[in-house]
Amino acid sequence: MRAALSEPADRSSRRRSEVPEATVARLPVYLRALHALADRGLTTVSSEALAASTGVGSAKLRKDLSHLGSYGTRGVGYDVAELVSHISAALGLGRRRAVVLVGVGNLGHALAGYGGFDERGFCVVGLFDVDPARVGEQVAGLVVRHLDALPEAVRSTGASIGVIATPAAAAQPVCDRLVAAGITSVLNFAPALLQVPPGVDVRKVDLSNELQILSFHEHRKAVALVEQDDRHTPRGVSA
Amino acid sequence: MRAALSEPADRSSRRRSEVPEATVARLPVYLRALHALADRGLTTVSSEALAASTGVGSAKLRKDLSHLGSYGTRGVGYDVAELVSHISAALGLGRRRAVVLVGVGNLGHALAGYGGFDERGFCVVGLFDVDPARVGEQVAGLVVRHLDALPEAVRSTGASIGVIATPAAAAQPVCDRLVAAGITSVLNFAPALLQVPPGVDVRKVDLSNELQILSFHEHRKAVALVEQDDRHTPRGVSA
DNA sequence: TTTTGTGAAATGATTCACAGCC
DNA sequence: GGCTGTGAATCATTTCACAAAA
Repeated sequence: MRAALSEPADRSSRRRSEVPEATVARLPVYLRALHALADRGLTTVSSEALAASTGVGSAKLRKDLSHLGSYGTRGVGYDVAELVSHISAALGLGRRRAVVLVGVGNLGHALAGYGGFDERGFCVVGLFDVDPARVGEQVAGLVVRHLDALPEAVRSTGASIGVIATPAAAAQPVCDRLVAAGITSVLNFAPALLQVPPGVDVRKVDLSNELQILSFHEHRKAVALVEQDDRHTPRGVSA
Repeated sequence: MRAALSEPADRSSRRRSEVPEATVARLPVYLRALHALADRGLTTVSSEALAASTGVGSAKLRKDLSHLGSYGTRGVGYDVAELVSHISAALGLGRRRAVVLVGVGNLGHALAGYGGFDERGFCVVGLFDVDPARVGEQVAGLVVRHLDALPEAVRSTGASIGVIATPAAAAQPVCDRLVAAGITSVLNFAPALLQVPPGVDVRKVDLSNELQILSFHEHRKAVALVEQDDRHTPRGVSA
């Protein structure tokens, strides 16, 4: 047998108070629902009610929140404002985060102009492209700069998040330049696999993948219909 | 104790040859990589190589493919063209699927003009909005119509997929009208939970959620740095 | 009584590791 | 010899169900 693990029985001690990734992905959903409740003037909410307005089960919601701490009151529920602040803290939303965006094509334009970002504490502070035809153009109140200006911009704005909205072929080189400039989180809209060094996080949004997944389910539903039909008119019967 | 389940021991017999949802979500990724390999002239590929170009492990890839059937050759690998056609078949990509898009704002514009859709077998056949200022406008070769024209358009084009790119408040009513018109799959870009009848599938893409998830990881990295620092200058030492 | 917080059970996904086939 | 296909083991997530708190 091969050599045992280098750290023998020390398995659980390394664990930090980690929040499971599946939970992290739902926190923004809870946060949004809580903001909506606050806007409607509610000050407390039960796990049942909050779950209903976010489409998850109440047990799952409670377990998710339990990873952040014990902020509910038994018999009562959660204080909306308090929960908002705890979730915001967990998500690191205490500070406004600067975002740079590379690739000001069709999609880049839309993302630059998307109001939802600023509203949630993200501020697009730089737009970049390599196409000379687009450099200099004014989009959403910013002037598109050449990608060469990226390092200086990241340094002066303290941006830590980069959005890639380039064609697939440009995504990896652009990503490399983002990372070299000091970006440590990347949101990638290009249909390409990005290679990044450890310590850099990448999330990918692929629009045609989403449609293909829906297509799978459409197909499955269609097949199910045919099979159900076959049960009525079993074999060799055609219209 | 309460009454037992109505169907006593008949638990596993109901299972169809289902493909796990996690696998379905990766099939489009494999498909894209296979197309890239085919373009480079390769005719066969091993699970190891295909896995490398998609960022998943080779064992996972093989298990994923095994849910579709046994299409590889031991000692050799997979035939690229054959695998493309099997995955395409599983995803129901044999036919071109018509897509209608509601909400021709910032994001809707970009989605309408996004080339990646047509390229992957999806065809945007109708753009709709309720804003009179936008109705009549020409976008990506289509004239924006009023939402009232939706049912007729869905009927005449056979569209089964609807994309919602409206503000959050409009999403549910728009979704209801899509479903009423015969749409059975919805891709929702609005930050709202959609309620749909059984048989209708929804997928949600939420851009600010993605940024918030990245923010969580940024925050975590920042905290980790501080803690590491604390280990060097333990207590009560400040600059 | 209501509702949280959480062990324990169940389910689902990933990884391991190797028998079987080319 | 190389590589697939797959049981078995591991790990992650969800669900259950209830004791404890307000």
